[in-house]
Amino acid sequence: MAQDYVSAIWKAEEWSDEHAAAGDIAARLGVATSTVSGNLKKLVADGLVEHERYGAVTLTSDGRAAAVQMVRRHRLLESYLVERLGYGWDEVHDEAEHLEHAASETFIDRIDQELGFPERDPHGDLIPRRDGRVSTSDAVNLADLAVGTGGTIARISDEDPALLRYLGTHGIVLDTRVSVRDRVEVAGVLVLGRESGETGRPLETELGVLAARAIWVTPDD
Amino acid sequence: MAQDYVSAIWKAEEWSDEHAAAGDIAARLGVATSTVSGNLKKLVADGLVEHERYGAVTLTSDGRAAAVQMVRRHRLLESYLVERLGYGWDEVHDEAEHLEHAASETFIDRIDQELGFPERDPHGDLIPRRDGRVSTSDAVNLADLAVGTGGTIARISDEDPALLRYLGTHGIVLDTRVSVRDRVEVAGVLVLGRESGETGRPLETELGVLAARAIWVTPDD
DNA sequence: TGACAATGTTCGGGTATCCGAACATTGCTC
DNA sequence: GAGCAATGTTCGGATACCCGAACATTGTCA
Repeated sequence: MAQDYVSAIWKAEEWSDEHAAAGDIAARLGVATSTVSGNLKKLVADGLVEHERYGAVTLTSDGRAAAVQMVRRHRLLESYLVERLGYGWDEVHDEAEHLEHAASETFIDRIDQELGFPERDPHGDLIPRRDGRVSTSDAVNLADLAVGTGGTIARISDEDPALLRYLGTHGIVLDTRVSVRDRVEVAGVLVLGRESGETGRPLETELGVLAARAIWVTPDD
Repeated sequence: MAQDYVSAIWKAEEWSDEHAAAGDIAARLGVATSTVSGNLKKLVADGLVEHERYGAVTLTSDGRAAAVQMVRRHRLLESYLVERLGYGWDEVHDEAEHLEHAASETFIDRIDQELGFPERDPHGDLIPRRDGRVSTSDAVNLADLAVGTGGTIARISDEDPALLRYLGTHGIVLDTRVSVRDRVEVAGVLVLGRESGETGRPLETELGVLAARAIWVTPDD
């Protein structure tokens, strides 16, 4: 249980500046907020989180370390499933979610080695190292990119398989170069220019803002 | 929980003619017999086992089907760990025990395919097919073999890693040809003749009866 | 600033699993 | 076949989750 909570908190913080709220955690874990409230007490008692009443939930260094290990497990498992067992990038999240609790330290180390110590998972998320170090990314959310600027897709959130499939069929995959040609606020739509790796000619794609929120890009220099 | 119970019952029956007793199940699962007694009620209610008071525990056909699927998972996982992740045959049991609860049907099917639909696991145990069919083996326990007869090692119980290591260092591995040269009852020892696959000259090995009980051989014709 | 919406906590209660101790049954031995 | 050891069951109680409803707090907006 503790592991689910700390990694939910960690993920809530990873791409946001705000502290995790109890409600976020509840939503991520699919439980009632009253359940979260109760369980946070245990986590505080175990020294994994700090929690001010009606306020912010933050990880202690122990909590952070535990979370990072779970994230490492998750991302290595996702990578392995894609690389070695023929899974699609839209199929791996749930499977990894289950396996990450059952796999031993040894298992995780073996698949890490087997994959050649990868740095990114199939969705572009950075894989923490065994010692807990995590690289930082300067990627920004596609929805926040100014019109006229562009970048390379560095990460696509893995949480909605249907969205991943949708993006895949529209040619939005990791490492695609995109630029924001226009933003139609009333329609909630971005107009993207997109270059596939090989061909030179950029294609035009319309993308809903909801989809854009799941995409992070490394801005052009 | 149900899965642990049905597969414990199935395993208890696999190499024995007697019905599983509540105590056996408790020992296999590492819980108190009172716990087993209580949980058997639920399994009966769920239609997975039949249980006569103070008496035999037997699987229903549903229970048997569920058990066979768990055994299949376990043995495929063991095989995969050895074949693809460099585990030793003495290291796989506990890992597989955990993973078998977390892996999806898809995962199991993929590793099955990846391994080319193997028939035996690293300890010689037969792997049930996807549809639930299980081949039968005519192997007999080494401890029951008559002096002067011999056979080929078909199975070594995977439950004690230390014993597996011990046997490995003494050249007792799957498919070794052995013969019983003598049985010293008072010492609880078998004297074995052993032929490694390559060289012709048989070696002599003494083996405790406890070790012999973990070994099954296919008798010579 | 007062009232309401959003959010978080507490409380009572439900389920599943575990255990040990007391009790029941079985079966072996003399 | 009486008695005892081995085995199995029942019972009361602990823990760890989960929930919804009632209550508390915070923050927002007129």
